[in-house]
Amino acid sequence: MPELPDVEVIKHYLDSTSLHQTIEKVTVRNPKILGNVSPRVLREALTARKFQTTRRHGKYLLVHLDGGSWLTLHFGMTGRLEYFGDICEDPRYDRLRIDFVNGFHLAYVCQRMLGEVDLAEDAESFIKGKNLGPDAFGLDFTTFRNIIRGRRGAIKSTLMNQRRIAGIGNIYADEILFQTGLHPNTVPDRLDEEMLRRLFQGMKGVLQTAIDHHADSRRLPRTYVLRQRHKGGTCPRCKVELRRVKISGRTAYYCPRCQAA
DNA sequence: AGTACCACCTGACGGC
DNA sequence: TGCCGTCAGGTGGTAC
Repeated sequence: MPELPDVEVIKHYLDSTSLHQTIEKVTVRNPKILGNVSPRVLREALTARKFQTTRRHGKYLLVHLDGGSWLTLHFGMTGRLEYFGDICEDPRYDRLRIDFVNGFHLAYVCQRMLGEVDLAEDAESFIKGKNLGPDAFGLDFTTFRNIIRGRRGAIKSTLMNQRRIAGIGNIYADEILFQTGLHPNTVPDRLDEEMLRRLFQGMKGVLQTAIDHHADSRRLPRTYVLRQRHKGGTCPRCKVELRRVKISGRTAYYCPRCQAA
């Protein structure tokens, strides 16, 4: 699930629940979700510390500890955070649990185990080490144009390529292309300035709207194709049945009438 | 440079 | 009911 808007929502969630509280204990319930850090090192880095601030880059959430280092969270396809008071509420698929001195708990929940938790010395070098491009939400038009221009593959692949632009995944790439009226297989090379600008504004608009609605697909505007992402789904604009096609191994949904090839 | 395929995991769903 | 293939919004590696 978690693409940029989802991670932004998770960031707000962590900010409003877990900042400035002393960590009492850390339980790694499944060490496979850890990147390069061992359970012991992670425990030592977090225990008796506090989360000071957070930042997001693409689909990564970075949590700054008062000790100086950063806890890095990636949510894979099924990851999320859950904050709760009663230990009996510890959710299923809890892979890592942080107990605060105040008696509350923060769980990193990840059913499919495709996420990753790690420790980094520095946020910038972490982002560089992951080869992430600029964050889709902080991007200016000139940078965007330089990234898109000259690409010879499908536009959707470029939008989803985290090395080029960080934060957009399969779902929101489809939505951005729908809102812009572009076919997912469009070759970026051929886009003129006008279309590039529309695509840029479409990207910003979709991300902002999704964040405003807590990245909850049920709350998104009816003009959004995202809610129709299922077999038999129809175009919210012209009502024609959506098409499905594989692009770089992922399923793309698009409207054959509204999204010109 | 771009794509196709596989792997990593767990679970839901439809067909037989 | 049970088995099996397919699919699912993540990334990374390989071969072409």
